[in-house]
Amino acid sequence: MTTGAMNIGDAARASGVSAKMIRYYEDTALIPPAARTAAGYRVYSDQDIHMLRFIRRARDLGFSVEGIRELLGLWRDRDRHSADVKRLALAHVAELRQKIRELEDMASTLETLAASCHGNDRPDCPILSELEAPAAPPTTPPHVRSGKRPGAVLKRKAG
Amino acid sequence: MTTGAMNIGDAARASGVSAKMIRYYEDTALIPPAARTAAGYRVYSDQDIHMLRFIRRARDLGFSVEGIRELLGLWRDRDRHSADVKRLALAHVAELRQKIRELEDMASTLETLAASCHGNDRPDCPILSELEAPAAPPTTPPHVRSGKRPGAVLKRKAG
DNA sequence: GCTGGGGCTTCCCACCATGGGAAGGTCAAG
DNA sequence: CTTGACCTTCCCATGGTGGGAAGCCCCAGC
Repeated sequence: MTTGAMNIGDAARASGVSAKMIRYYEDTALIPPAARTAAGYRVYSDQDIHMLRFIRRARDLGFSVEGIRELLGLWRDRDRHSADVKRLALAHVAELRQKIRELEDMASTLETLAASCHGNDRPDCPILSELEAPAAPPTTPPHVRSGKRPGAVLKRKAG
Repeated sequence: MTTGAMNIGDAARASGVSAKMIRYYEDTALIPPAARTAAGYRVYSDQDIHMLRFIRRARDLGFSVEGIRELLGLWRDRDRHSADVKRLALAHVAELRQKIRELEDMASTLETLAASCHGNDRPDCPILSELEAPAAPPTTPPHVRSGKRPGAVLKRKAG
């Protein structure tokens, strides 16, 4: 069996979290310092792998490292209230939905513009025209135009 | 009129791009070096503001700086083919839709889990259980589980 | 025993787009 | 001339992640 003490490389393979990131999580105290061999090698138990997998899953669900810090706190707390977990999860869902709305707005705007672009070898293109000077949306005469920017949430790398 | 030569602060206000970012765009050659006064102050013309606004809108549509570099190239090219602009735009739409799909998957998974969490003062919580040991989706017995990570696109800050 | 290759350690660098802030020069109004 | 708002450059931080160098460790094969 692949059971018991492993080096960081094995832990990475077993958990789906890269060795680099495991060290980073340790540095930033997301996870406790790993045990070490006499030579200084990090050693991971099955329990540790369990925790790393937890982290990996939470990342896959788009939680930030700070979010995971809170999740881990609740995970470890046997006296937690599931209400707290639920609140955390739903707050994250709200963030995700917000971001989705923003991206959807961008995509549909751009799609509309692209649909009206001939896409031939002539230079005239409503996409560029719109970027140059946005058409006032028909329902919203240029009145008290809000100057807001999208608002950050999330970017994830492939692994 | 607010027409003619402006300092970087005015240009920032007029374009919606912060002074910091204008300098950054210049450093990275996204825009040509601004003219300077004898004292070294950057000076911006209405043309420059026009370009900065173009950049700002492209950012608002989620284009990366590299994407904008391409857009600007086409914008300046009087012999461009609108097909190239359209291709760029649709490629970006595809990226956006891809990201939306990923976020939507996360959100709906999390929402489902949250719905089955009592959200009371007891500790048991299916959200944590799922993070601990993901339930095999009923339609997909644990066979050749793909080990993919989300895949990066986009993060935007509020301004 | 010695050697080679793969693994581990730490440390620094890069990405992307953005903001913060320090140290110092400039300009216009009072 | 002073004051305060503005400008300049330069460095640092963010969040996660990867790349890579320099140096140590461990095991298998000879």
